[in-house]
Amino acid sequence: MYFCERLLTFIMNKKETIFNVALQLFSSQGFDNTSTSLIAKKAEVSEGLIFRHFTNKEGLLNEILIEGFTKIKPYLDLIIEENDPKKVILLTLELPYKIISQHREFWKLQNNMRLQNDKYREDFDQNAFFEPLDTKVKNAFKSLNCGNPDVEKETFFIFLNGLALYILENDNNENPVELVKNIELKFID
Amino acid sequence: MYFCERLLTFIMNKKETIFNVALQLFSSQGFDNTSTSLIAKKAEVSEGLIFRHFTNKEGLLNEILIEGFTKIKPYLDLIIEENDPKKVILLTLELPYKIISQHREFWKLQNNMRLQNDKYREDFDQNAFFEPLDTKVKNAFKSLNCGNPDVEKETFFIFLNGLALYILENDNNENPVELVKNIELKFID
DNA sequence: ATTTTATTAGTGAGTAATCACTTATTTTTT
DNA sequence: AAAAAATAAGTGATTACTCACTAATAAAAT
Repeated sequence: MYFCERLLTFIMNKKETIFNVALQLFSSQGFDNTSTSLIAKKAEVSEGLIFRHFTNKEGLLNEILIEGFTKIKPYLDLIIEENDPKKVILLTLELPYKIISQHREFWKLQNNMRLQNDKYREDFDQNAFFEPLDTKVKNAFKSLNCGNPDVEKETFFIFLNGLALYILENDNNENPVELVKNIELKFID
Repeated sequence: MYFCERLLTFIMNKKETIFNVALQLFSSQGFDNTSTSLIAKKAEVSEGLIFRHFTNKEGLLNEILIEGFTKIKPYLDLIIEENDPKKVILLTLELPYKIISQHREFWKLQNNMRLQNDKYREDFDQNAFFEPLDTKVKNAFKSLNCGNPDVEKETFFIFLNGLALYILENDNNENPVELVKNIELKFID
């Protein structure tokens, strides 16, 4: 554990160590319940260094969230570029596992912040972030001659959020292929 | 605002006032981010009274959660008693709106606790609480001659969780009948 | 190339404010 | 008068954050 942090510090710089320790702590025990002193202790740096690099606790959170969204953006772009409507639906269905299996801690953190913190919802508007995918999926359903593409799209995203929650709660990084297949059948015939 | 609390205290006793103020604060700004001094201030009681009635901050949280689950239990029992498998599915689909429209603050609180707090997950095992409904729904799908009732049930609950999240995020208490109808079609033909 | 000058990275000991919680005392109810 | 309910005034511990300072690195000047 502590050996691990020491190793991290050796190959990363201390700022990165703080960043990673904070991400781990924020996502596992919550932002409010994580003190800067604990972050410093686990990262094996002085507490003051946190504030030198990130101004304040919230600044540290913001950097973590911004990097997270930046890393996830390409997953969305890949779908936006797809032209086959059926493939758009299929790729979007695979999105939750793809994102969470590789960015679990970030996703858990942003999920908790979104549900709990009002100020966060202003700073990071998830609707705005997913809007391009939203319209892409809607148009896909339109192309597939779906009865009411708007309702179908909304239903689809409700499903997607449920699926993301399911994957988030199963700590093992297992791909729920069977479930995704079953969902698939309900949206594409 | 403060007039309201004063009115509450007049018709309720002070313990109930503390209870309600804490529920409101815990659900809107999080348990960790809510201090006992703020609860006391908003409830217009002395801070010590909180500890007299609820032992400690966690005791207050527990009473809130236990009452919440107790109030929600009858909603589940109603479905358990139902024998028509189709009706079981339909009633379960209506569950999220029924619960959240009437117990929004509690549901938001328990949702956040479940996602964030490990100790909470031990004390209040949501899986155990919903287990009777879980098997009831599984048997319903079995009765309806569904291909794989287990997968269908799991898919159904993923949907249900997504739906609950959707209703929770739309602060207006509007019944999403159109969406529920659309989901319905995907599970019953 | 070597010295001087800035800049950045990092520390450890503080700060006031706030935290959950306690104790002693007073008010209210029975 | 006794018991219960409520308050006011505390407690030590912890909080996010600042401060004065040093060590290391980079840039500029000689």
